Amino acid sequence: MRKRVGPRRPTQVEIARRAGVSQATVSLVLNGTDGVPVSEQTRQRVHQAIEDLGYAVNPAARALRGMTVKTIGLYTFESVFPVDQRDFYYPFLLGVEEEAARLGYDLLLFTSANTARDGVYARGHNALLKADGCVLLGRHISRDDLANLVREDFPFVFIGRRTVDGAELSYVAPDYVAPTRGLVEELVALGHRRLLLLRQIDGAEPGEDRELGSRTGAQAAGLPAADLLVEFSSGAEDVTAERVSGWIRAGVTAVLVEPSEDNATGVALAEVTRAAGIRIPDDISVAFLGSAPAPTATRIWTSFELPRVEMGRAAVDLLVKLLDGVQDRPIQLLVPCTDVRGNSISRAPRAQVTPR
Amino acid sequence: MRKRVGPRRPTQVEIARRAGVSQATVSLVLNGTDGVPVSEQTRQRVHQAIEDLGYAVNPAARALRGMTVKTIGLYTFESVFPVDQRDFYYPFLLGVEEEAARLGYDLLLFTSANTARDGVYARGHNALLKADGCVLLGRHISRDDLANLVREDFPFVFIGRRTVDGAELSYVAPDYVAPTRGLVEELVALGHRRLLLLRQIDGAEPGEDRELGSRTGAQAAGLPAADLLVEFSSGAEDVTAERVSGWIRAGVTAVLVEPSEDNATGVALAEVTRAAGIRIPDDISVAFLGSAPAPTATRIWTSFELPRVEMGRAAVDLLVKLLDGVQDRPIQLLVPCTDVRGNSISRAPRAQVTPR
DNA sequence: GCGATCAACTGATACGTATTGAGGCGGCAG
DNA sequence: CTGCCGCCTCAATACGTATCAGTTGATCGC
Repeated sequence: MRKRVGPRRPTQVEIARRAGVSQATVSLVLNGTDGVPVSEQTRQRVHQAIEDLGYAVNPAARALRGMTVKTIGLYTFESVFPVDQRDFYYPFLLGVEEEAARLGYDLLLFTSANTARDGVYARGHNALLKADGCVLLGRHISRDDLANLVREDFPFVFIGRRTVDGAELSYVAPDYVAPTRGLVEELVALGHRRLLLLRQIDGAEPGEDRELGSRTGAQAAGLPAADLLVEFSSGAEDVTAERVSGWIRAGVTAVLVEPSEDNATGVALAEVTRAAGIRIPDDISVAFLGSAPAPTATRIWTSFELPRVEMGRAAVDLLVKLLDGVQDRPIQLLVPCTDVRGNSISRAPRAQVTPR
Repeated sequence: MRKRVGPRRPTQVEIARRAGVSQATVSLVLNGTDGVPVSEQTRQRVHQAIEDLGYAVNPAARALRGMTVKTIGLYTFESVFPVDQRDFYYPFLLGVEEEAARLGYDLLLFTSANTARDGVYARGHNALLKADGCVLLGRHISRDDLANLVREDFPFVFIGRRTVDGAELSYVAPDYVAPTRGLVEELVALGHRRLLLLRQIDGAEPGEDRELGSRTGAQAAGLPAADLLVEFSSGAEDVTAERVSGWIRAGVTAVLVEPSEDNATGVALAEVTRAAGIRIPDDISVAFLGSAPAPTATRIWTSFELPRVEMGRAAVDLLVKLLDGVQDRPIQLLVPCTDVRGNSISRAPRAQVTPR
């Protein structure tokens, strides 16, 4: 927070002096005059003075007057750059960046506060205020932070679905419910009679959506609610061969996995089954309710992809609409996912005794 | 540039009112008091009021007072995100981002103006002013823009080497001279007697450095200046089979290629020689004076890599030193490259008639 | 000929903060 | 009682801009 030194930059006052007009007139020439007329001659003189002195508008002063500064903040609740998550987040960034550029906005990355320990309100102040509005991204967002932002009436758009009690917020989220439902119906049609949904432990809305989709699908397909098991995973370490074997012994023939950013659960599952000689999909079908681990020569995971670049673009579009007042209330956008037809699910193995 | 609406955020004045003190005291409590004493009790009350009202400092007002806002700008003269250049620029970004985060700075990407048509001074104002200082990146930078920035005394660090007449600027650049020189000496030692340097057409400093290194190396190795040919390439389209054959007929046995960001020249060269049945390195040795195209199963290009992540970090470090006044004059940093020992150069083919 | 309209401009003000010289107050030496 | 000092707090000001309510002349209608 040191003070800048060095030769000061010319201000509108100096332009005015040189052009023989008032500072107000300079401002009028620079911005739309909004009805106030300025003669062509004056306009010329002002522009000449600007040229001569190399004037550049001071964004801080502008912002202080309450104007927007054409800057969109991008706040990621997890670090964007670690390599393991790079491929997950990069497409979002790409979309955000492209659309921001297209609309003439600069992009402010909040890198100084994006660790878990700090929040939006780190250091006692809302770092986001440096931008006109903000795109928020990340699974481990603090619900308190979101609520505060809503309360402060700070314009933002969340990428992903998130709800906060008593507050309406804008988001762009993938529709997980519909494709999950479809997948469950398909599995039941393939003869599966006992399914397992493996959720992430964080209890966030995307997980709820998957569960909702699963239940709806089960109901539509006539599968008893008791035959849709739900378990939780906190990452790679608690997916063990014993656990998977337990599922199979319990009559589970298909597993629906909710992916995490690094897809540790999915990778672990693939590893564990391979090591234990459990064949996919012969012994057990596996599908990812979202992004799957990278395909290999022999394995394409059945899953669905979210249109991440487009989501980034849509988030920026929405945010700019909020900033411009074109959209005056929070709004939620659901975008469809695309199915990935893989080879990790198949007809259920020969009928087994389903323990009651 | 619309005006923000909605409920206003609390200001220091309101904090002061609630705490029963003056606005000045609030400011003193928030920032270092610089010798001015504030009683512990007052401090408590102010903090309580801040807590109660959810106060957040207004960055614009701060900036207007001439304070820094802990924001580093990143201006790329080419678009960063096209996939073909992604791998080239990404490591720089990585380094810049990491170091900025470490030092508590946010990162402002100037996406709105980074097309060739606009410059730093697009729209009549210096967009960079939104940040405390700036890291500049890209080959096709406008020298005028740089000169203007120096004249304005705007703090910036260029990644890459760039000189401007009569102005000293800070940069972090790879040392191309030394490894180029080494490579030329090595080639001569391998029996090559006529070398070709294929420069990018832009005539930028990195190209000059490569030529300087080549000439120095040739001289040191005792190669006549006339046997170091220099040609220019503007990209992929002017690297043709005829041209390469011409080189060989002219007695050239080794080509030193100055890479571009997308390495179009290099890719074209590989393609053209393959199609024409010209073997590398048997018929002609090829080395890249910088980053080479991606290695394949059979081909590792002899080249040298610049430590791009570290350069990004170093640029931010340097910039912050300039901002903090630790470093008060422009300074230039040269960083060493690392050799990549590939299989694209070898002993010169059997002696040929070298036409005079 | 006189109020009314209009074009062209300006003075004044507010935005929210950091800084500084000055002021209030209690105590203490002379 | 006077003068002084140390401790704490405050009023005032500047930063550069956008905006709005005037203030000029000049033109116009009747």
